[in-house]
Amino acid sequence: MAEDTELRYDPAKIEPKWLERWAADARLYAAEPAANGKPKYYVLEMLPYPSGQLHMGHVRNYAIGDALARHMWMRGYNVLHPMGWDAFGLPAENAALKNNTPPRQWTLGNIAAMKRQMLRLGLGYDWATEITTCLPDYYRWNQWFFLRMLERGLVYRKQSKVNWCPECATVLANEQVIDGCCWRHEDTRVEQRDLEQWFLRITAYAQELLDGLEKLEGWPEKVRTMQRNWIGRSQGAEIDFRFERSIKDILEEESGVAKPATSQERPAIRVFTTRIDTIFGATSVQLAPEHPLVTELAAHDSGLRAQVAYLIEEQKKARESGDVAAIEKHGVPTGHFAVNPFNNELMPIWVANYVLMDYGTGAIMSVPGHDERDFEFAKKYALPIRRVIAPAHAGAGALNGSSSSLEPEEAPLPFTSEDGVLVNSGEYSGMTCPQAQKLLQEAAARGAFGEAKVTYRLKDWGVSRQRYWGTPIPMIHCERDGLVPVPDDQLPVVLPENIEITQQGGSPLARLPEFVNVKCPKCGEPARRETDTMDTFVDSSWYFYRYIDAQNAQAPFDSAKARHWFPIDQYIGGVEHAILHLIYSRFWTKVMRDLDIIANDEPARRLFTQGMVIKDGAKMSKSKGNVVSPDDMVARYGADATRMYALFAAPPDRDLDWQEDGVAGVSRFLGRVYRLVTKYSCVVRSSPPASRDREASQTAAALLRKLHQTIARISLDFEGRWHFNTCVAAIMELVNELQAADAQLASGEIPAPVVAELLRTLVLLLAPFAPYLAAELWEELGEQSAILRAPWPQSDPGLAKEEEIEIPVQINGKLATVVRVPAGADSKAIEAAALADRKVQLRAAGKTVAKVIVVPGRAISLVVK
RNA sequence: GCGGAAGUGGUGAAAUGGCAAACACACUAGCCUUAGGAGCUAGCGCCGCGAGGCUUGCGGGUUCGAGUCCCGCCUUCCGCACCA
Repeated sequence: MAEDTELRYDPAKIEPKWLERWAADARLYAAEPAANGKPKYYVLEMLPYPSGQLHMGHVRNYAIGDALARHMWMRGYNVLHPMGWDAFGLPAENAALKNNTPPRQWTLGNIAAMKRQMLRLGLGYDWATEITTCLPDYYRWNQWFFLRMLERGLVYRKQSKVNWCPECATVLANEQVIDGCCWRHEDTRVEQRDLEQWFLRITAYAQELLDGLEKLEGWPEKVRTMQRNWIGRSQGAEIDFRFERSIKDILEEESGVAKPATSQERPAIRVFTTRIDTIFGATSVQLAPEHPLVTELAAHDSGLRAQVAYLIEEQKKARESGDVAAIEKHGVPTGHFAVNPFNNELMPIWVANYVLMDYGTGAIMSVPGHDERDFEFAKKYALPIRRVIAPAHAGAGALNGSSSSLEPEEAPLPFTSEDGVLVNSGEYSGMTCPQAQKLLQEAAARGAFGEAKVTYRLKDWGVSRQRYWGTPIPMIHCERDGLVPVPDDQLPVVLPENIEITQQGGSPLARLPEFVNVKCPKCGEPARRETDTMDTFVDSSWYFYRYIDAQNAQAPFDSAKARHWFPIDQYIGGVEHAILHLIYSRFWTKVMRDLDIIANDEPARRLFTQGMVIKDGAKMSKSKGNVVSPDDMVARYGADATRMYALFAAPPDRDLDWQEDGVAGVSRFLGRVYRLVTKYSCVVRSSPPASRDREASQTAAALLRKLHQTIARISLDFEGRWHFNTCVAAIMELVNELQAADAQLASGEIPAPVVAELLRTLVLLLAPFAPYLAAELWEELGEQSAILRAPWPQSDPGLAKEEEIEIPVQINGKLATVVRVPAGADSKAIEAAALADRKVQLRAAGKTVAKVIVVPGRAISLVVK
């Protein structure tokens, strides 16, 4: 009876024991120097924000990465598997406000707590390379990179309309605005404000960021598409429309009443279009309400001024509501005219609320016949609608002069397809759209009134934040010398510790005289420090380079080490970073390459985005009350069961519905493994490593077959398919077979060397998924060394091969029966077996077999008539 | 509107174009007992007493053979969106 209690699987005993042993072995999870000759493997999971608590999403992310890392260690790779903390950010300031705890203290406390959780989960990180982005030895390199970018013209400052979250009391990057709301405050509308801001010129790399996506074959198509959309390249042309003042102005001037303001020469209006082939159909020019020409015209026209102010207000409201597409199109005529350079036609200039100043040139030519929006606008204001494109296919007859039932001219407007032929377009009539686009662009360039032009939706990255808990921007404002960079030897600009955090009145740093007041590095006169801090996405744009050389005090890292370890072999994280972090870090990598400190163009060769962890069909959240705490799970079922369930419940790329009964199930399974192995461990320990005698028993051969099939299945999945759910299922099948053979194991019918192979391999297969139990059972089997260094098992195809297989027999496409044949049976043998089958004979009775298709080892199909 | 992914039992899911539902959860019945969040046995897509028939969102197609490939829809989720 005492024996039974010994056999009980108790993770609460096993896991703390190994946790302690692993903690004492600093080299267990450490990467080796590059010179060791082993192939390198850099596996990286996205570093967490130290909120204080791991959530299930983290557990899933890290369970995937850790399984992979452990597998690669066992495969003999030199594995780099680091972890760190994305430790700057607003929550630390909010906590400071709420609890009166300094942000640094709050953050470091959270880090300690979460690190404990990670250790308890048995995650195999090399903590010697740990990085914490809020510490000066890390963020000084943010400042260093900022200055290098400044030198290369990649940093600039400008007044601009910015997204402002009233809740955060700071600016947000475009990427941080989601449906018009703050990415951290889902219910807080983002406002538009005008502020002087620091920008990083990510647009300088727009084309390369786009082109690079083609080569990132190891990245999910979804992420590549999202980035492509975000960069938003459109190819088109910019065309100048000459300005003609209004008839009223002309009359006034001629009558000498007054010299109208618009009589002076004005620059042409430059429009951007992707459809220059429709230019003969333009019937008006539309300007954004904030277009400089509008501002100027409105200055002399109080009526216009009021209306434009209203349009601006409408646009602002629409932006803030997040549903820009839904607002009603609305506009006002200026009374002035623009001249179409291709046919010298006069068309009215309007100001419209659907034209955006920050895209293209802020001015468009309106072609109602061939654009949905222009059509809607023209209908509303009774502007002319003209057809200049006819569908290419419907109206072949019309073009060659004969009549046809489907007149191209009848295709309903607006006709927006480019699959058409130009009509009513002067000498360009009859051309296809692409032909006309090319020729019209060339003509514009020759006439010096336009050119081909590529426009991107991607905007430069605004990195200024008016908050305290971030990297200080290393710049100084001097009355005499203007903007002066902090010299390298004065880095880091350290974030002061004693500070009062408030949510009002701009940056808390600005209220700290000892921080703000400095001497200008150039002239030595009193000057002011920049008080904006950097967006936290700066921290995470390059953190994975720092892991390889985390203690380096002379440089962000050693370039030689970077050449060895980069690119990252496998990056794993949530898809929510598809356009924020993942585009910024690609940009940063390209900048670093151009600074000549790395050799790779892209940070990561392969990217894996795991699905979300949900509960009862909804994302876990405090407000829904469906949050499952990892600590609870570990306390009840152990780290192994918690991790293994996270891998077993769904393939890693899909959303995972957390069901506690499932965790209990995995825990019971681990219990079965524990009892099985401990029951026969004495057989294994006393067994000499003799060659196995596979003829000894049928059951032994069957078990070895299953074992080697399982090895093959799991090894293959680690190659890239990563369906760890089926890997775990395969191990369960193996264990089920072993349990079913308990009588044969107990009786000694299975030779000891076979038992040894079965159990040792079972434990090895379990090691990436349930590291605690694997370590415990490895020791139980008499092994001294770390299982992490044991070689991953090899599948023996000879042993894995089935002796007899079942072949489905189809008759006229329907499954009729299944026949058993020897594994190597050829087509003839399979056909004979099928035709000899009673059910087949019954069905084919009185008919002739017209055709036989045999796929050896797979299936046989008979066609009978 | 553009782009991406998905749709299979009560549930999570499995299935290189070749026996749909492996593995597990839940459930049902039974056994065991040291009464445990334990263990063991059996059952568990639908219709049918059965033989058997039907079944992977819907409709077509390719094929000896389709959950899987192609075409057209529908639904759900995700991303982008007056981007000219």
